[in-house]
Amino acid sequence: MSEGRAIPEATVARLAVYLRVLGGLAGSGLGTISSEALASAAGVNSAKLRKDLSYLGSFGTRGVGYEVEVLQERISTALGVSEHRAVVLVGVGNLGLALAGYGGFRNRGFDIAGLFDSDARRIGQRIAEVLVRPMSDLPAVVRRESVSIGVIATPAEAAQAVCDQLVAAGVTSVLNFAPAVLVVPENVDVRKVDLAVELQILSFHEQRKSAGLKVVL
Amino acid sequence: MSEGRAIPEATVARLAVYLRVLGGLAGSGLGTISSEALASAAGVNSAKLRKDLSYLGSFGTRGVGYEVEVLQERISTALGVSEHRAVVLVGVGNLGLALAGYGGFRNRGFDIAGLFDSDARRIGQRIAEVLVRPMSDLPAVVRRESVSIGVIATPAEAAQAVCDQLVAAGVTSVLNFAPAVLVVPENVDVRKVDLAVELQILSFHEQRKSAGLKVVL
DNA sequence: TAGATTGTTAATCGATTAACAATC
DNA sequence: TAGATTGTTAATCGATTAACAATC
Repeated sequence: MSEGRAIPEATVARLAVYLRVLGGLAGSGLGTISSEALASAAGVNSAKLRKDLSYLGSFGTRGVGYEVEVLQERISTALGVSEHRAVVLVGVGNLGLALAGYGGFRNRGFDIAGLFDSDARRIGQRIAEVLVRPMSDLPAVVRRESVSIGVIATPAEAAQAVCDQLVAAGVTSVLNFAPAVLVVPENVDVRKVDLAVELQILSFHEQRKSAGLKVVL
Repeated sequence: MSEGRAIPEATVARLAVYLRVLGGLAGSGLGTISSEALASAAGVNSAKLRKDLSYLGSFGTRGVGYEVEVLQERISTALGVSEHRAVVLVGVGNLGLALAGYGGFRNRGFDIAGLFDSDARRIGQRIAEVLVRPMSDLPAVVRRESVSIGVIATPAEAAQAVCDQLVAAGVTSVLNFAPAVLVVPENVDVRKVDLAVELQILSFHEQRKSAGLKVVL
């Protein structure tokens, strides 16, 4: 392969957003869209959008814009949405249910190959047509479905043990929603999403904003 | 006030993590901790940790480390965890339930002043002792409890309308978990967390990793 | 040709990191 | 004094933005 130089992570995140916005436009019969229009729909400025797209090559038409279909195709390919990617999800509490039910996952090339929980009452249930299995089934499912991504949606206490089992089973990327810092071998990627931390960041800005207002008054 | 210069957003996010790690250490009877030890527990390098803490002043002891209690105090104050901050949460589906039940929220200075949903069957229920109310109660609750932060955990279709109602009620910061780009007045802050995008970013790295391996083999 | 919009360059900004003097 | 560790500097890296030449 001759292309595919490093795409910045911030760009990858935005590409996913552009793709969704384009999806929303799908029914509109719009054949072409300018960087200005797409950027404002995605909530970024047009320079950033063009810079982001430039990592995928140059396939717009000056004076006109981008063909919506070509744009979708390019972004999908770059993100690997076209390739069917199997994930396992461990922890079928409220958050796990929210994730499993999240329609978006399937549309984006993710396939939930298995749901796992340690609670015997959950095991055997079907959620969005996927069976909830005991953790003992994990290695077999990971092997059979060539799963490389695991999602952890357990309580904090269980997270490290679950992570160890995922890694032992052969998973090489972990998305961690539990409020715990995970230790993994260096060939394994962990991405952490902490709902409380997100709220804290927002709150911090809010605090500065109201402090700022006080000064102005 | 004489201090409080700009703390980078990336630093704010990490400070929240340090605070949690310190909380986990609480029972251990450890009086003091070095930047090296805390950094490795938090999964960052020690230079970054010290740089982060330096925004809060200099209160460590060279050759020794930081007093755990002082450290907690400083970080809490900087993040505003000490001040009691009221939030409203709209959308009591699986994700909303997960957020409402998330013990972490209360511990970090957030108080759920109200849960809101449009589904009549949900209204009147209590979740973690908080009553689920109809959207028509929103303005009164926001006013009465001086709420400045709203959390949206509705389906994408409802998100913009809910956001408009939050803003109209007086909310000035919005944490958006719905997979939709929200339009707000410029005095309002929006922070977006997209669970599918997080997975996509991870998947992208995974893709490069396996591509890289192929090249090596 | 005139108008519009891309693709890219260069300037700027912010965040990370290594290194080390200060100091307990 | 010797050893350890902080706090800060300066170098580096990466991401954002404005501006504009290229070109439809």
